[in-house]
Amino acid sequence: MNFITATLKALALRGASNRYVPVSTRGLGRGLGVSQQTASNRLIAMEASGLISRRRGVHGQDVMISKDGMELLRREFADYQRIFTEPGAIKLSGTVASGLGEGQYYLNKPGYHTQILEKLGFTPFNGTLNIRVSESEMAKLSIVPPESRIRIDSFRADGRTYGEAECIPVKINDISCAIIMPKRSHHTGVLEIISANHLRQELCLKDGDTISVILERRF
Amino acid sequence: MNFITATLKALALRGASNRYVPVSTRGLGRGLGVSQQTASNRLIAMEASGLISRRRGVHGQDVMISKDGMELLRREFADYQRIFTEPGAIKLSGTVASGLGEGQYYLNKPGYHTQILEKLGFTPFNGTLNIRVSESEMAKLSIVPPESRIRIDSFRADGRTYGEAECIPVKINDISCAIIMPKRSHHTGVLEIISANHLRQELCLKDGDTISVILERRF
DNA sequence: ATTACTAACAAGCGAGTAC
DNA sequence: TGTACTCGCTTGTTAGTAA
Repeated sequence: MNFITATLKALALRGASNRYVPVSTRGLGRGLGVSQQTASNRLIAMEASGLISRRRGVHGQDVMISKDGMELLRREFADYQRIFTEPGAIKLSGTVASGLGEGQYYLNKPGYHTQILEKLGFTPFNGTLNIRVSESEMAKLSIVPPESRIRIDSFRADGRTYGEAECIPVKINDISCAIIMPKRSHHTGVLEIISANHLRQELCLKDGDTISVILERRF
Repeated sequence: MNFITATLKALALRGASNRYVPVSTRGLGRGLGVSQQTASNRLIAMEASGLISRRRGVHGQDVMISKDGMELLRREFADYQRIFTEPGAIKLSGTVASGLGEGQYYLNKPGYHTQILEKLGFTPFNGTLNIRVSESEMAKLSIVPPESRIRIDSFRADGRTYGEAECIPVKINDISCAIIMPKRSHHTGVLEIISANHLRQELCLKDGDTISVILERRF
């Protein structure tokens, strides 16, 4: 019965969590990497255990996950939430990169400076530590929901508008700092870190050194 | 290879996501509902696939999930987030109950009244619909993170303090309304619903009718 | 107390096929 | 197009046991 959660999950992703959706055993099998026959078997077994209910027609069937089935998925989800909400559970690795990022520029503007002190609780060192990370490492940040990100508002000064940015609190070698990302900019494969300290000096870092950034909190 | 995610998840829940943790094959097997031998086999197979790394001692072993292993879990988690973030994915069922809840009392106070209009976007009907739900249905609300709940602040009036409350936007038969819960109160097994409409009349409800509440948004 | 081997067994899979 | 049988075979599990 080890296949049950995987199959339920596939059905839920097809929308079967709250309504009947048309499901073909061939298509379901393809999605799960198993044969049409296996998909059929699984649906039969899961219907027998009361995890799904089915409506059979001549040209196919509709499937909906039952209350019990959803309860099972809900418990799975709760487990994953525990795993990824645990502090330090998510780590991004990359290499120290040189060059000034956009973030550096921001730190000189009082409008950002004071917001960082207010919202992150530290006066930022005047410079960012840049970390080159792969696409897959960067993708880990998508786990952090918008509500858990700290928003640095836009403001006007010197006759122009400075755009908003987003911060995510992290730790590097147990030093509290934060990722800062301009809201309207493409991902360049470089993370910019702000901190009260001169991280490069404090941690004796040089370009190319491998380094890990640990997310502090989520949800 | 269907056992892999379940086993990785069990290891992650034991803290193996970011450090080596002592794991006994007997204990792991018990947690997974399999034999000691099976747990041993799984660890061997997962080490061979590079999903975990192990340090063997004489009296046991330490296990840590690898980068690849965590990536696999992260993708699982992303799937579950999609499932449970989909509007309408979570449904609480219960029966209509009579009697005045605490919520009713609040609605008469202008302090709450205006906050509800401001934060939920409707002027509440002067009364709550009470729905008796089981413990397990109530537990579903724990999926809604604090940031997604709408906070009704406490305020002072008539020489006393009115405590804060929390709202969760929901739909009942496609009518937008909200669960309201006093912050400092025990769960009584009754959900209180506020709405712009007189729900009981609008939906022709009487005590004991079965009814479903659908969560509108999360995260 | 551990882990992990071997060997017998069971569960799950899928090709072929019927409907 | 569909679903779901049978049945041979593979994969995963476990008891017994060694280290």
